[in-house]
Amino acid sequence: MARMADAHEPLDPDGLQAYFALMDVAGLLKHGVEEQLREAGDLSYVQFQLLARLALGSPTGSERMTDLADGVVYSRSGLTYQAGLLEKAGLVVRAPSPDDERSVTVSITDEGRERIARVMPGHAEVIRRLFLHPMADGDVRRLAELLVPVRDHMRAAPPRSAAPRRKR
Amino acid sequence: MARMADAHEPLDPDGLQAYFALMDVAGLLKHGVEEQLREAGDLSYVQFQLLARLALGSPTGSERMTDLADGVVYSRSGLTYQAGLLEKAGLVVRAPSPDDERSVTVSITDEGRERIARVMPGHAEVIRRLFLHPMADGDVRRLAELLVPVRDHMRAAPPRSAAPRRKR
DNA sequence: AACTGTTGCTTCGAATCCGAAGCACCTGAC
DNA sequence: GTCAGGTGCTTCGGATTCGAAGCAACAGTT
Repeated sequence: MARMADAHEPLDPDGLQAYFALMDVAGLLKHGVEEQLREAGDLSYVQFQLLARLALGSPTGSERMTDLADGVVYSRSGLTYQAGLLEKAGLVVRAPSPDDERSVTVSITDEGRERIARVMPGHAEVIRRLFLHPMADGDVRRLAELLVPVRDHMRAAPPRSAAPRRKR
Repeated sequence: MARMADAHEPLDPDGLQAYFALMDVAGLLKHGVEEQLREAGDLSYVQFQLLARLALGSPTGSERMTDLADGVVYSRSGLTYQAGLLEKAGLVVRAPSPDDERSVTVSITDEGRERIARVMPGHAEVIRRLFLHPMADGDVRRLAELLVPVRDHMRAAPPRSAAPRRKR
C-alpha cells in the first residue's frame, strides 16, 4: 500500500508519469482498435466490448443491463442506446428477466458470436502490434499483475450504478 | 520483443488480461477524474489535459494546434471545438503563428494557470485514491517503466494527424 | 511565375455520449 | 395491505465527438 498521509500533496513524478502514460496508452490503443473494428466488422469499441463480454465472459451469453454497463464502464443511458443498435443489427436480443420484471436481460445471438469471431483475428493483431509488441517477454504478465488488482480496487468502490440519486 | 510469428493467432491469456485490465482501469480512472474536474473546476477531461500540457509540458505555455491534438490523442476537429470553449472561458488564447500563416498557436493565460492550480490538489487525491493507492511501493514506478516505452512506440507510429488524405 | 501536392485548421453533418428526470416494479416497515 | 423508498431501465435534451470535405497557406518543380 502507498503511504497514507499524503492527502493534498502534489503527485510524485512516478505517479504522474504512470498516470499520464496509462491514459495515453489507453487512448492511443482505443483509437487503433476502433479503426480496425469499424473496418473489419462495423463495430464501435463499446459494441465490441459488449459482445466480447457476453461471448467470452458469460457462460450463458446473457447479462443484465446494469451489470453490463458496470462491467464495461459505461453510462446506463449509453448502454440503452447501444443495446438498441446491437439489437437492431441482430447481434443481441433483449428480454425482460423472469424473476425481476424491471430488469432486462441481454443475450448474444449466434450472429453476434459470428461477428465477434470474424473481428477477433484482426483485433488480436492490432493489440499485438500497438501494445504487446514493444514489451519484453515477461513484461506483459507483469503488467497484467500490476493492473488487475487496481481494477479490482476500483470496481470495489461504489460503481456508477450506485451513484446516489439526486433529491427530487 | 514479443515473438514475431504469431500473426493471426488468438491472444494469449496474459495479453488479453493486460489489454482488458488496461482499458478498464483507464476507463474507470477517467470517470472518477472527470467527476472531480467538473465539480472542482468546471473542466472536462480533455480540457484539463490541454491546460495541463500547456502549463506543465511547455516551457513557453504555448503549442501548435496539431501538436496539442497529437499530444493529447484527440481529433483535430474536436480540438478546434475545445480550444474555442477554452478561449471563450478565457483560459487560453489563440493567435496565428508568425512564421507559418496557416498554423495557430494556443497559449495558456494566467487565468488558465490558476484554474489548473485550483484543480490539481483534488485531482492528485483522486488519482491516489483510485489508482495509486492499491499498489505497493515500487509498483508505481514499475508500471511507469512498463508503460512509457509502449507509449513511445505508439506515438512513433504515424499519428492521427498523418493519416493519409482521401483521394478527391 | 504557374502548377501540383501537402499541411494546418475550421466547418459541416451525423453519430454518440452523458446526466437528469421519468416510469415501473420491487422491497421492507408498519 | 399499503406506503415510502430503492432499484432497473428508458427517455429526453444538450453537449461532445468524429471523419470528411473545404479553405488557405506553404513548398517544390518546372
